[in-house]
Amino acid sequence: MTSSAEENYLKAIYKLHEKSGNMVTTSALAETLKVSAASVTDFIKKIASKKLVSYEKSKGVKLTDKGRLIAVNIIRKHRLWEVWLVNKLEFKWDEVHEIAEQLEHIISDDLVDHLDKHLGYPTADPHGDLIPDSKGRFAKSNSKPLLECVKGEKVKFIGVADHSNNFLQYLTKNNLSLGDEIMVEAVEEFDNTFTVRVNRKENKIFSKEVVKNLLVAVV
Amino acid sequence: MTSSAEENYLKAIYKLHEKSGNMVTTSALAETLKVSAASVTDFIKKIASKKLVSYEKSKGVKLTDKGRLIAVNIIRKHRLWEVWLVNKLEFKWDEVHEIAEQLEHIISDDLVDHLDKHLGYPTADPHGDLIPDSKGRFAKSNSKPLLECVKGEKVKFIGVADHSNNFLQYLTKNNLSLGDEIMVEAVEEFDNTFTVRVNRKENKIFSKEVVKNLLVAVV
DNA sequence: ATATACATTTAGGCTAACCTAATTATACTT
DNA sequence: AAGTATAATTAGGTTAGCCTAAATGTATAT
Repeated sequence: MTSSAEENYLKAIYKLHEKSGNMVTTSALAETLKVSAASVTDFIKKIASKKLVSYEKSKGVKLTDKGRLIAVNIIRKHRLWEVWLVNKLEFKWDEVHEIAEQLEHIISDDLVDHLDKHLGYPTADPHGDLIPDSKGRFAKSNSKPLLECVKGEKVKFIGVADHSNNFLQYLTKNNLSLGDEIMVEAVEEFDNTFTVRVNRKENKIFSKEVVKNLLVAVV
Repeated sequence: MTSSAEENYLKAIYKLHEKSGNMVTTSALAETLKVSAASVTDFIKKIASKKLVSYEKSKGVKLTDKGRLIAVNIIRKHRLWEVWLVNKLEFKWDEVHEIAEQLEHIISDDLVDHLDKHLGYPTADPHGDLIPDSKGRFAKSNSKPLLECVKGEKVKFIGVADHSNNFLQYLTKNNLSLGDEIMVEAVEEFDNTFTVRVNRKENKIFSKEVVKNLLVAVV
């Protein structure tokens, strides 16, 4: 009933809405899905008639509850597969996205259940993104960008806002991993360069661009 | 370049050829792929023009080396995934086929390599079918149907010829698993009913229909 | 309020993989 | 060798998901 194309549209709408909080525009969808705006208009009409989105012509789309459930389920599967790829198959965190994009479309509720159990019911993927439960519910998260922390704050690195391979590889190269403890030693007022102490050992210096994308939780 | 449809056609041609030894007919393909004969003729022309099969009009098709390599690679992936489903995810051997039919089309050589390693480089799937290596080579097998064994022969149960859920469930119900040692106690001449001793413990009685589909190796 | 820019939709087409119905080829029987 | 049954192919059509080009809507600046 639900094709891969449909799942990808719903997932894209979900993520774009999450980012902006607004209705999702045709052009934004065309951009993220790498198809023409005309194709998006076409497709939107189809999924609107299936009550997966509500559509206001020339204004944009919003997911219905039905559409959101499908989208979140795809996200759940994507993140579980990423956990598997990293924890069981020993892939690096910057190598798993494309493979998970394929695996997320495998259809079998049984498989998802067995996989979830095999992985020990993980609550976050290798990038710190929360994994919704099978009913589509997310745990509450109290993360914030390291940029918002002040001198003297002690926090834990629990996720990334930028998922690009470039950023992930930068962090790997600089030996920063999820779970590390970060203590803010100094913040340069002029350009927001942060000096932090990692795991009570070495000091490291990160630019504003970096600390903006490091998500942390107060310990 | 290679679509799922193409992979399924090549795999079907491979398996039908394996079974009959002859050119594969349009009708046999239509039957196994559950599409019309006209669709098969269409598709065959397409893959023939890509040199994946050699096609003699109205006679049938044969895989080229190029086509065979793709087919065997799909079979390799299918069987590796089945091993994973049974050994790591605790599925039963009669529950994995449909899921593996989807997983076999995931495209990533890296994934196959990692999976193979994760599974400890298995040489056979949960039904005893051999897993070809990444170059498409199969190990030599010296299995034969239990039906061909004579009284007094001691063999090991290493595979099934019939992969139907019915047969697999029959074996499960009768507590016969791959690796079991089978000693032929008696063969009823009239109807080929076999009386065998399993693992030097209980005696079991199997009909001709069953022993025909039990593949064994001399120990 | 109108011009300009940009976003969106409509119209018309394409390709992959299927279909049915009609036609042609092959094989089997007598 | 001809007739009949079966298999295979051809012709023409459908659907999903995409495209480009043209037309229409919306927003912004003057």
